[in-house]
Amino acid sequence: MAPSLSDRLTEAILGIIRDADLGPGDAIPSARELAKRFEITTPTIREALRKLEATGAVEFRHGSGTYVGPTINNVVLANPHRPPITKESVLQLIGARLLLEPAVAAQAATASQSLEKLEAAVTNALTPPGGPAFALNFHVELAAATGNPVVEELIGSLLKVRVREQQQIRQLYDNRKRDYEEHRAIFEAVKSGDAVAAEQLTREHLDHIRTAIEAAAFPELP
Amino acid sequence: MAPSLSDRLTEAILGIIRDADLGPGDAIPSARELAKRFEITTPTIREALRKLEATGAVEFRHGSGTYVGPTINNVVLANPHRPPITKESVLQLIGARLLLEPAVAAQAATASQSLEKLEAAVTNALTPPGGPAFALNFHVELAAATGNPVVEELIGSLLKVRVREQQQIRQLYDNRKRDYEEHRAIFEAVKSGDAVAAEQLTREHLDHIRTAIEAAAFPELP
DNA sequence: AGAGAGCAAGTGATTTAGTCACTTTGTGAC
DNA sequence: GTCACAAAGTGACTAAATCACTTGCTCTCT
Repeated sequence: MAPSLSDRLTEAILGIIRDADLGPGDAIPSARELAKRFEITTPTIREALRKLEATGAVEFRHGSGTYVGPTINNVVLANPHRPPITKESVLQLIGARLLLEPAVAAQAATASQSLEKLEAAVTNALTPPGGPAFALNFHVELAAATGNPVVEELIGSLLKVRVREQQQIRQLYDNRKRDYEEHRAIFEAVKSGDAVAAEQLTREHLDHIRTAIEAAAFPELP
Repeated sequence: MAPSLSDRLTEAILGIIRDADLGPGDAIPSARELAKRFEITTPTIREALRKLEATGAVEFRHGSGTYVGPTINNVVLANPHRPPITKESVLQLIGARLLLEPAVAAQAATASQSLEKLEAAVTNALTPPGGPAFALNFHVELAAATGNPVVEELIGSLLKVRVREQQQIRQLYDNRKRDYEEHRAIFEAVKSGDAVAAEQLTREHLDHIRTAIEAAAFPELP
């Protein structure tokens, strides 16, 4: 009912970012500077900045400054304060993907998007360069191949949710070779523009993963 | 690289909420109380609470207290700090829905979920009770009928993004009668378990909306 | 000239102490 | 019984500091 409190500040800061046409990685004015500009004190401006930080709109770097975050242009995001994972929630997640991704694959097959990154993601998965979070995820790149950034965000958010327990799932379902082969098959179908095959292969692929998760016992449950 | 800063506080607060098994609407300890408990000062605890507020995990009510928010159990959410809407972004949004919702409708047709709310949403749309945000949205209820809460969240987030410009779109595409008829047709298909028809009808319905938006001139563009 | 150590300025992180504004609740007068 | 009002509890915000970290510069030594 109230107009707002320090929400106006977050809007104002976003306004500054957009007026200056700043993108992810660019620096924004310091907290002291902003406090002076809006004629408020630093704890107040920090509250507004924290709100923006929570959604990835800005990033703090201690001693250096505050910067525009990576997800400032997102329309949808993974809840950073999500509840702890359970077997049920993982199955719900894979269920959602099973509903969504076959259509994504079909769309990708008919879109005339560049497939370079997608192919890189296929081969990348076999030889993970030690990094825990591989920069190129096959399923995200598949979504990107639809040419619709919102779809890419959607899949990315869905995967980000379980980033913490990814290694756990990896242990349960470490059939990396089969993963690779299925990814490659999907890629080939997309490349040749065979939407029906891409859809079907994706459905089977996710179904395999779901079956593996269903069969596995979960380490920690309340 | 750093372990974290006041992120530990947000986690600790979430821990308190979960340990006490609090749900949306329940009150959490006051800022002063929390500050005392963690042996820190109130501005610091407020920063942590603001982060939680940004994602809807908690809610402030001036003079009353702090309460658990509605989206605390979400895995994905609409970006509250999203960029201003453009015609292109609306089309991307409808494109994502066009990819996703036909599969949702098909799934809903085969699921053995209660359809009461869905039917209510159909009839509700014809007679909006003056409220700008109708509690029962047909597309969200359709997603709910799949029985997968993550799918419901996904569609809900996608729709929430343009809540601000909903009335604008309404003006452009105010074919409420056709909307109602198409919704009812989808509902009937779902009810009779005809997945193929439900899928096709949903695709056509969204395609109509997209066509209408494409044809419309957008009021404000940079 | 180049490489390294060390200083200084700028910035985020947090404290301390207090004031103001709002909501709720209970009490007492009517 | 009902209404007005005071009190307690709470969020909202201020003010002025201090500590911790990063960065860039300069100065020195090689």
